[in-house]
Amino acid sequence: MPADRTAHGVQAVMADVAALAGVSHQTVSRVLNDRPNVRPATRERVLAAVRELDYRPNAAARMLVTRRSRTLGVISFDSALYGPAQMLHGIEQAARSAGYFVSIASLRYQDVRSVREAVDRLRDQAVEGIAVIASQALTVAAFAQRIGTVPMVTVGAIDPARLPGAGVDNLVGAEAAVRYLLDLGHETVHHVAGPADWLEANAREAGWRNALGARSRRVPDSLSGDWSSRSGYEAGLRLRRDSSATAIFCANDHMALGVLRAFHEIGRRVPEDVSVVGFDDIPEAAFLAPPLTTVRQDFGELGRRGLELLVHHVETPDPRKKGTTVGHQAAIVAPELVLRASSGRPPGR
Amino acid sequence: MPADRTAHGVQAVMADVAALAGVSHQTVSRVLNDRPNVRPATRERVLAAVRELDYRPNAAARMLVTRRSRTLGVISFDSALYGPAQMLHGIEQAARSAGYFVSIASLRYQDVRSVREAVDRLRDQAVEGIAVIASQALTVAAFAQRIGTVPMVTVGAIDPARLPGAGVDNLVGAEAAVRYLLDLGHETVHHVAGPADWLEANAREAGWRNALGARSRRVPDSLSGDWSSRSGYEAGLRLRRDSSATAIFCANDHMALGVLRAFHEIGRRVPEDVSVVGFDDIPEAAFLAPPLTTVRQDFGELGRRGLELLVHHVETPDPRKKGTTVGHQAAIVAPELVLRASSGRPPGR
DNA sequence: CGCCTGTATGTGAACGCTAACAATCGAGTG
DNA sequence: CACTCGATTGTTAGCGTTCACATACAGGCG
Repeated sequence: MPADRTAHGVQAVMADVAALAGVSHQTVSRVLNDRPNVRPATRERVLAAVRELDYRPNAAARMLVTRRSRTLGVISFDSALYGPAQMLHGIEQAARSAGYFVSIASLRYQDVRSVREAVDRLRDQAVEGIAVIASQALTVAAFAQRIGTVPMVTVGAIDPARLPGAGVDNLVGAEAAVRYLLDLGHETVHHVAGPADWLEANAREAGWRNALGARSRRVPDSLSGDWSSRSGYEAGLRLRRDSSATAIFCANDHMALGVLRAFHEIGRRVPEDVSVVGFDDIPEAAFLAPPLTTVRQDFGELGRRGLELLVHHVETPDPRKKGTTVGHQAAIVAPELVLRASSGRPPGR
Repeated sequence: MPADRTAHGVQAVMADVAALAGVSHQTVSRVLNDRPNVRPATRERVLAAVRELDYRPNAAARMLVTRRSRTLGVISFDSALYGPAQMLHGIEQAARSAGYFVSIASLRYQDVRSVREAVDRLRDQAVEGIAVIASQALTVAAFAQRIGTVPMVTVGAIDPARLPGAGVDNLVGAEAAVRYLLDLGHETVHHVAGPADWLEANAREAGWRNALGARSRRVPDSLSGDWSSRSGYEAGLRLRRDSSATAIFCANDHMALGVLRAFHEIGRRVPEDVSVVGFDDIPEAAFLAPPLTTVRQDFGELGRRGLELLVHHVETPDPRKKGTTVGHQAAIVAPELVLRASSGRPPGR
């Protein structure tokens, strides 16, 4: 007994629609794909049949013959952090409006093996491109080696020599923050850096160094954390013993929050005794005690821009000349310094 | 000129593997699907050919014939918040170990239309089940109406009457927090609730009411926010004018953070003058000024549990008897009260 | 030695769609 | 009025798997 296509609960196929509309399945296909040369009356009849049967095209069949999955993959290392989560959101939005589905894969560890697993996983799903939210230098390098199999972009940080991507100008943002602190009268600025192997962390540290160097200021040893409040707190415990530290630039807001905590514990006031500046502008930044001066980056925008880049690469016919397509290798978004109450003149000035 | 299958860059198909191994395509299929009745030597030859050609099965073709996509969908409303992001992560992990891919769709607005769009989008992708991270009552209701088309679960909050799901026991968690504050000697406890149409918000508010009622305490008007620090701050502005408010239970940590800010601004000390308790235990909670007493929920675990539930529903053969399968309708995880420095005895005791 | 059984392998036909080509129809043209 | 042309529709052949069935091959038995 053959299944009754039109019965409730059983998915109708194109032939059913064709039969109901009194046309061939090919005409149905034409209507569904907006092909020309279909008489309006016919089109209308087909569409009516589609509605009547609640017909939905079979994705697998279409994919098999067109060889396109209309799916993009996203690989992220720690998608629970604020930045990555926000970027993922931006990516999903942009993918939807570009007509793509989004499939995710997370990186278990930040090693080459995990990278390979994640990429293979997405390839098994026939994704047409991959966006990477994980900018450890190592990871990016690993991804770069898998290139050629499928287009890739990085989101959140860029390493244009290896992969195209979208990111804020971390160097410029860090420089602006440090310059601002120096302008307030601080002798120098201390730095709590991110993990040494992250591109963002490196760029922000470089910006900090640059800004100090440009004014021939002493460059204190930089401490480094893992982006977490805890690591910021631990850095703060050391910084609060150093009386020369009157201004601290942290590589992200969460660490800045930990630093604030460390100073608060022993009654050192911010900004009267010490100034603290963060990076990211998380939504909480304005409501900390005190509200945090920070460098804002628009994560959602980064996600969207990165995805646009990816779509461009996916849809551009000739992938041979990788590296030569200037103008589509990087989207750099400008960061913005947001002044709040955690920064001020150094004590005694 | 036919494409050279074995050339680099062109995907080999099963027939190529078969030819190279000197067997039929069917034998290759058997090896790849771990079917019995293949001689070890043959199997070995096939696997060697697979490696040699870097063969990967065509997902579309397999999907077409097996009618299984091995893909699950996740719909979330605001995946940039800490909780949802974390749950998504847990879901992805669990899906991977259960052998499923994960495809995401975000809800543009929290209305029925958006819900329908998101569900249709995932259905077009032929997902076998959907996990929903968005527990506005309205949304859940909308989802429930689409049931029957594809199995669904909610993650983060549960409304077992409508859909199966995994969540913490918000009621119990809230009760514990309030009881703890009363035990410290506070006359009553004020509440900053979440948005009125969220299941979590309702449950936590109910728990707060219960705990006060059980000891016959006055139930102050509750304020409500939108989960954000800003809304917590605004609630704090009002609460700080009310001298009877010596203890405040907030429906999440972000709002608690805003409340702390509001009191801090006018020099009201926490916990000496007022106690504040949150919900969630975000990673920053321990590093606020003061460290926040809160109710911890393990979001990652919720994601995993929710996904297990979904997989069960997907793989259980008979979906007819919905509602009758007791024991697989809800996974309730116990929350944990975490004591930190933001709570203490009321002033004068 | 013929027959039966089980293991190992091959063959053909779906799955539901799109691409390429064929067929049909009406109107305009010399 | 036969002839061409473009618009419209239909027919056929895959896409790369898995499923159902057919076949071949060995060993055990009477």
